[in-house]
Order: sequence, then structure tokens, then C-alpha cells
Amino acid sequence: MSPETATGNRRATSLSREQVALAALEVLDREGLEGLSMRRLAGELGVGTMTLYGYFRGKRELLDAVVDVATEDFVAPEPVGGFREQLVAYSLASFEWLLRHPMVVQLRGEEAIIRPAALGVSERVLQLLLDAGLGPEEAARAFRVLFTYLFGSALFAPREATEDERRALLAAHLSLPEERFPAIREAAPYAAAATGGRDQFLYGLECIVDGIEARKDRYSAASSHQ
Amino acid sequence: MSPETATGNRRATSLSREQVALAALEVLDREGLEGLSMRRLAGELGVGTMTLYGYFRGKRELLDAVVDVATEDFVAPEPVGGFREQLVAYSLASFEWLLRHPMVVQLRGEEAIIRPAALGVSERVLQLLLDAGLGPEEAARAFRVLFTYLFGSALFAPREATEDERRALLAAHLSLPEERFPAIREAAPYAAAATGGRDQFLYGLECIVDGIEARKDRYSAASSHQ
DNA sequence: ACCTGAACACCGTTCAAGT
DNA sequence: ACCTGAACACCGTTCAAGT
Repeated sequence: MSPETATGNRRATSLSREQVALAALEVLDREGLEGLSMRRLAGELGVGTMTLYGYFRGKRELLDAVVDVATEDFVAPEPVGGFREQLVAYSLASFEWLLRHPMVVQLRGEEAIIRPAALGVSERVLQLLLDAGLGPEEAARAFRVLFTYLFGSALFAPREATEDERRALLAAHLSLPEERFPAIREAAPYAAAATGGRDQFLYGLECIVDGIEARKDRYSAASSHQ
Repeated sequence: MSPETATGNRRATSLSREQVALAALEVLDREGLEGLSMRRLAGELGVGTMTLYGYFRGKRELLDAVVDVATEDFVAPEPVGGFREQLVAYSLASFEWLLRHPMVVQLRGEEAIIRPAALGVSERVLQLLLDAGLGPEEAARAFRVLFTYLFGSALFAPREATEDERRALLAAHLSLPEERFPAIREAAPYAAAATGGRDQFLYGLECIVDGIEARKDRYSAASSHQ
């Protein structure tokens, strides 16, 4: 709360880029993208606003560094199991990581940020696809589909609805005229559970992996079972 | 450009909510979310900034109205063909609509906006899933997967890379050390084509529909061929 | 009633001045 | 060198005053 707690270095004669980025990440995780301003962060660190411009060219460069710092706490799963198990495990670990740092998703949406720190995971997943028998073109496309679904889920379907949201959604759906919206009304009791969260993410992920596997089998002449 | 062109009504004694929303949409389509400020929009309409607050409680309410207005130019495809063809046609039409109004995607990311205007499409897709034999719970989940992939694609993979971006991406990938990143290097020539656009969207969509169909067949006792 | 300028509490960043 | 206050050109919105 007070300037000292942020870094324990209130004199600020020797901040590092990493210290600044870590403090920014803390604010972002706590209060979201809107909560972070240069003025605010400087205050938190106990330095003048313009001091930050000695470490970073501007806010964008700072945010890039924050994404790098955030990437470091990605927890890679053990590489055990077959093609399918590993693909699911890596995707789920990525999903959970993005939920811990929602601003990475928002930043990726505003403008493409490709940070080298995440390359390790990309390499692993791409290798899985190639090993499974997909050609490099097919593998590149499949990889990108997984990436798009992952980020889409993290942004548009991060969590299950709260009890209040469930009630509101159900009420909204059931208030629709029966003749025009029979399908929405029929699915209404299940809509809330499908809005997001781990189970919903896994459901879609399994669909996509099914599709990838079907394609894989189509490409390797003989379709092997499992 | 000049105040008159926006609505042809520079005296502004009788603007309507819709006129204001349309003018806002025009600015958004032209210059993106960052380009729209209340002050700017008021200037474009030839009225004082605070006049807008007579039509909308605040910026958020204005943006909700803009999404409604934008929804009106969604072009629904003809409902011809089977389950698969129609699902693909509706998804593709939605993708193309979102690309025409990128701010809908950005707004949907910042906070959940569920606008009634889009309910017609939802009803149609949900009905397709139910007709195909999915139970209501399964249909709700499948629908949400399609929704998430659609919005994810519109935000994270809207278009193919430009020639410059292709070159930059290829160079970046090929500069990686061969021992640590063999898979990325192998897929590098195809990475650019997979970054986004219509073909990539369709590739992933087919994967997902494959997965949904597989589930459908699993639920209806006998798996029918096509 | 309807419209709006001034003011408030914010932004990111430039620039010139402090030590 | 390193740091920073004042200033500039912006925001969204409140409030009181104009007609």
C-alpha cells in the first residue's frame, strides 16, 4: 500500500527494469489494465512519474516487459502420455496461466505481441503435432487453431457464471417468445454452465483435437486406431 | 469531415439516438476504438460535448447502442444444405460481419455485451445443433465453443499476414537456434499463412465441426455415415 | 425543456530545469 | 548522469448556468 512495500527500496536510486515491471504486474493482476497508469505506478514505487521513462521508452515498452515477466510463472506440465493427453495438458496449463494474468490476453488483443519467452511452449506443441504425423503446413494451421481457441477462451469464456449471473441469464432466455426462440429456450437451463471455465474449455478443446486427429488419420494413408 | 456531412443536420435541434449511434459507428469503423471520444463525436455532429449526454447516460450506453446499430448489417446466409454446410455458412457470415466491425469484438472483450439484436443468429445455430441430434446440454456447449472460436478468430486471427509481416515472421523463426526449436523452424514456411484470415478460420471451423459431429454420433446410439 | 461552457479529476508524454 | 516538476494536449463526466 505505502510506497515502501512495493519494492522495499523507497530511495529509488537504483531500480531495475525488472523491478518496475514486477510492480506493474502486481498492479495489473490486482486491478486490471485500467488500473495501471504511469503516474499510479510511479507513486507505488515512491518515485516521480518521469523517472519511469528512464527505464522504458513509454507505456507500451513497459507492458511488453510485463508480459515477459508474467510469462515466467507458466507451469509446464510433465511431458507424459500420448499425443492427445499432452496436447490437452499443455493447452490446459496455458489456459490456467492466462487466467492468472488476464492482461496478457487483453494486450494480445489490442495489438499483436509475440514475446520470445513463450516460444518454448510453442515449440513443444508444434513438435507434438509433427510427431503425430501432420505435415508442417497442417501442423502450422492446427497450432494456430489451438492458439486462437486458447486466447478466445481466456478472453470470452474465462470462468463459469456466478449464481447471480446464472439466474439473470436463465431469466433473460426464458423471457423470449416461445415461437421465435424455441431452441434458445430449450437450451436455456444449460447455457449458464457453458459460458466458460475449465470444463467448457476442455469440451471445446476435445472437439478441436478430435478434428485434428481426423485430419491426421486422413493424411497418413492408413488410419491407425488410437 | 465538416460537421454537416455527418448527418446533414448541423443545427442539431433534433438528433436521434440512432443518428448519434450511426455517427459513432462511422468513426469507429474508420479509426477504431481509440479514435472515438465524446468530445470528438460531438464535434463531428456539430454539437456541444455535453449534448450527447442528453441522448445517452454515458459512453458505455452509447457503445451499447453502436453495437445494436452495427448488428443490423449482418448478412444471414440462405438456410440451404445440411447440418454441416449451414453451420459453416452461419459461422463464416458471422466472421465476415465481425471483420467489418472490429470494435464489436473489442467491446465484447472488455466486458460481456449480450445484445438482443444477435439473438436471431444464435437461435438458428442452436436449432441446427438440436436438429442434428445433440441434446440441449451438448448443444449449449457446442454453441459456446463455436462462439468462442468465432470471437477469438476475429480478434486474434482476423486476416492473413501482409507481405512485410510474412517476411518478418519467417526471418524471426529462422533466426532461432536449430537445436532448441526444430519444430518451429520446420513449420516456419507455413506459419504466415496460418496467422489468420478466411482460410485459416475455415480450417479450424472444420476441425470443431468434426468434433461436434463425432460427439453427435456418439450420443445417438447408431453412428450413421454422413 | 433543451443545450452547453467551465471545471474537476484524470491520462501519456515532452521539455527544461533541478541536483 | 540521473531524476523530476511543470506544462501540453488530451480524456469522461458533474454541475451550474445559459436560452
